[in-house]
Amino acid sequence: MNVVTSDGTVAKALSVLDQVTAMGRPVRMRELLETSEFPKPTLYRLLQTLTNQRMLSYDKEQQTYAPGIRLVSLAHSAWSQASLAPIAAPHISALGASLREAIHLAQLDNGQVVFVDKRQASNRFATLARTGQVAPAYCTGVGKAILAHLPKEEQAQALRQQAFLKYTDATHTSAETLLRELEQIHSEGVAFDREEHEVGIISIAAPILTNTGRVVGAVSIATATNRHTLDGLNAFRPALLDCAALIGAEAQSWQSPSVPS
Amino acid sequence: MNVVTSDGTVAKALSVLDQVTAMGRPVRMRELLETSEFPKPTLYRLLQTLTNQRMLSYDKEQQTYAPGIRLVSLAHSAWSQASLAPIAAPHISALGASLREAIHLAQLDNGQVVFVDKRQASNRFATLARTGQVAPAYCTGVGKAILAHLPKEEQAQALRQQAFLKYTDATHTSAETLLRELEQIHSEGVAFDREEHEVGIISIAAPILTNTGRVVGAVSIATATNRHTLDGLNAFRPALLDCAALIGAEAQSWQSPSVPS
DNA sequence: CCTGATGCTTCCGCAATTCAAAACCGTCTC
DNA sequence: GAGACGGTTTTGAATTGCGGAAGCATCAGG
Repeated sequence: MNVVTSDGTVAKALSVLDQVTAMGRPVRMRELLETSEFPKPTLYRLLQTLTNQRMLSYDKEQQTYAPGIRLVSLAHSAWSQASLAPIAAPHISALGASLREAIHLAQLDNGQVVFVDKRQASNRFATLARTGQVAPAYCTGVGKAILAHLPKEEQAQALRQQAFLKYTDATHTSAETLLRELEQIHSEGVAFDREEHEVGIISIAAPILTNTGRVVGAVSIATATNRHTLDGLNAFRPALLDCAALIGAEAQSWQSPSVPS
Repeated sequence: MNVVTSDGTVAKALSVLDQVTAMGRPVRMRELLETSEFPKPTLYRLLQTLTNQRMLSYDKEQQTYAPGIRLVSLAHSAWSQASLAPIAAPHISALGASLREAIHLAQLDNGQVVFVDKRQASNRFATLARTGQVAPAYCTGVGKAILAHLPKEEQAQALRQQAFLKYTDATHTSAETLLRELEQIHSEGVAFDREEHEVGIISIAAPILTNTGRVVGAVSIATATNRHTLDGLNAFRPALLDCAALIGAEAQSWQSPSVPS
């Protein structure tokens, strides 16, 4: 998915970084080589460079590469500056506390949804979303809420980035059916996740809009089917919209996604 | 090859990235140019590249650059793979719950301490708000605990990276006095922060050692002088050492700091 | 032991990318 | 409307990154 359009060495290095982090475990060069588009010496050199820069850490014993801690400290500034999280924190805390349900805050990045904060009501199901996790936009409540309120052009671009993998029976598998739902979401103002990403998990999501009408993220209330029905989630709608509006009002000027043409 | 040898475009790009994140707010190119070592067109091109790669986000209105959300998602993998946090989580949770004090988990990166997890007495969950922060090693409990147990060579290298800024009256201001304390810490097994970084904040810290004797991080119990005295912290020593030992036992193989010689 | 297989590392000539001076353009100020 | 200021583009030179091929380690089986 990483379109390595001639953006130079930096792009290549970052693509390797992506590849390593995507593996989800320490990896040897051999494994990377199999899926890499780069020839061996090039890959080797890039790994060297990234390791020198501490973006990767290298285990001398196992000869494996893993993401480096430097990323963790970089993310701290990113999180506190580039994300809605600091602004939204008090509001989603309040919402979570009053409803006793899980609240998620997400933003769009390269067609994917990035969860930038979350509140758990109980620790019963722990494996929902964790800060920094990414998920597809086309089959999550927050994703659809954002997509539905994107300007035409950006929306088209984002739709092109969707993979439309079928996670469950309810997952959208084409841009056409998704687009139809997005229109409905746009007019209604909220989006539902009807077990489209994971069986048993549903959510109601609202977009976060600035006063200029730009969508900068989304909030959702997520729960399990054995706790609530979709109709039941509807009861949360006013509180959710309220919360989203409060956040939007505070998120005055926000970066435009700066899509390179 | 030398250690500080800058390798290539990637290094330059990352240095710009660092500079932007370090500013702590959206910045214009002009501001970066003032402190940058790069001439204008070069800086411009690097910013372009980083923005294309979504490591930076660009606000068209204000013409400002800020860290990009991509960093947040990258950090997620880094945190869950490269850090001790996932392994240590249950143990520091238990420690925090039983003592009702703040627990910090930290690792060393480039001579600095990176907090990879924290537990407040009140809050259960880790968010990026509190993780990812960096602090100097020479004037924090966790930092000194780690430094004291580093192999000779790495220790020397780390000491060379310390700035020895005087934060409080108790701050070490030279490698000599620090080294003396490190020896003591090494034999005693715990380190104290005697208001060396911030007035009113003290802590007791223990290194996390693998079964091979390598130090991979540190845990600390931090508190305020109006809650406890340094002697009072001593009461926590057994529990702290216990916790550190448990974590160390589980942290089997860990990456060596991969210093390119 | 030797030998072949596997995978990491280094060499080195060629070519592409990066570099930065200078010029250009858009906007804001007086 | 002129001047200043900051951002963007152009361009020739040369640094750098590139990657085929060869060189090492390490390990397994003979």
